[in-house]
Amino acid sequence: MKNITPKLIELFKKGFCTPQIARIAKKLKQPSTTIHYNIKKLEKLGAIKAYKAVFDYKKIDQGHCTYVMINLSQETYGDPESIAKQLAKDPKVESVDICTGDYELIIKLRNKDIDEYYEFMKHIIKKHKFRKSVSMTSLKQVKTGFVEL
Amino acid sequence: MKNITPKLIELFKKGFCTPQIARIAKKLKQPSTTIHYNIKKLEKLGAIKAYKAVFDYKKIDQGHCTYVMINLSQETYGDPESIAKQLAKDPKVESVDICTGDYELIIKLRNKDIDEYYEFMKHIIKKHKFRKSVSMTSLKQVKTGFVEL
DNA sequence: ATAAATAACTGAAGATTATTCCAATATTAA
DNA sequence: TTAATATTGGAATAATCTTCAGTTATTTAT
Repeated sequence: MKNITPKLIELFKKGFCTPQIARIAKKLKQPSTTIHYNIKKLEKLGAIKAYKAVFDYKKIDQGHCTYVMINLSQETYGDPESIAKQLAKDPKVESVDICTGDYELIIKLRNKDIDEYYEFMKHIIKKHKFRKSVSMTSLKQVKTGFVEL
Repeated sequence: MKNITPKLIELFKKGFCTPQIARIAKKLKQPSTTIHYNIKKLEKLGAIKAYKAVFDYKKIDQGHCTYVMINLSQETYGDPESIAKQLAKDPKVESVDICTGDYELIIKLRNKDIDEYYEFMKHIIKKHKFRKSVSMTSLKQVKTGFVEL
């Protein structure tokens, strides 16, 4: 057994998919070459960043989902982008936003379970010296990435 | 001019994409039939919900992104799922989670601008009689849906 | 208003890719 | 150990994407 599944999941999280031109053409009742032309235009514009899969994360051992709101330390407060970009590199991090309100950053995490989440939080708090962080753990994911679950 | 772009964006938000089996096969150095078999297995399991596009939302007129934390009204507090599912139906809503902490719901919104956001908030607050809502507007989206921007 | 330039559309053909089928191998259960 | 089930992968077919080139539409310049 080659155990390809985890590799597929890793690839599909970020990309390795492509539009279904023929299906779209049928749906919109337009020639497939016209659909093709318009898609390429969007891609060249940079409007489309990737084609990827959306998972039922419980079924791929990433059922523990948390939103974490973060106050940066005094030293890093002036450059939230640097911290944000470092956090973005981690595969457990689904999204990173620099935002208004009481917190400088809001990130969305996907972990296997509460233990993995705890270890991850310990790690980033220590690494980036957050002043404070508030977590909201998802009890039920009703919709994610525009896809209803 | 047929103005197909908005229709494409609508379709790509939810699906109408498919895996690139040949490309994955090359990347993982495996026969494409083996890749095909393993993908179908994931799909049958229900682990993959959809294949879709990730956008640079600024470039498709949806650059205003907000996380909204919600306290439900007394009447609806006991059944957050019903409200969550109704919110999930709206195309402006990227995600809906029922969660722990000071708020019952956290939703992620994508709007054209602050005016559209304001109208939408007015609408859902009135419709669902929220007790309170706190918004965190994204100043910079660093990563979204596992894709770095 | 007209002409020129650019952008958008689309059928036909070829290139690439996905899918089915079937046999072989490996894994799991009895 | 045997039987049942799951996984792998080659060969052939079916379906799809992509390129090309001609047409039409839109925009820009005169």
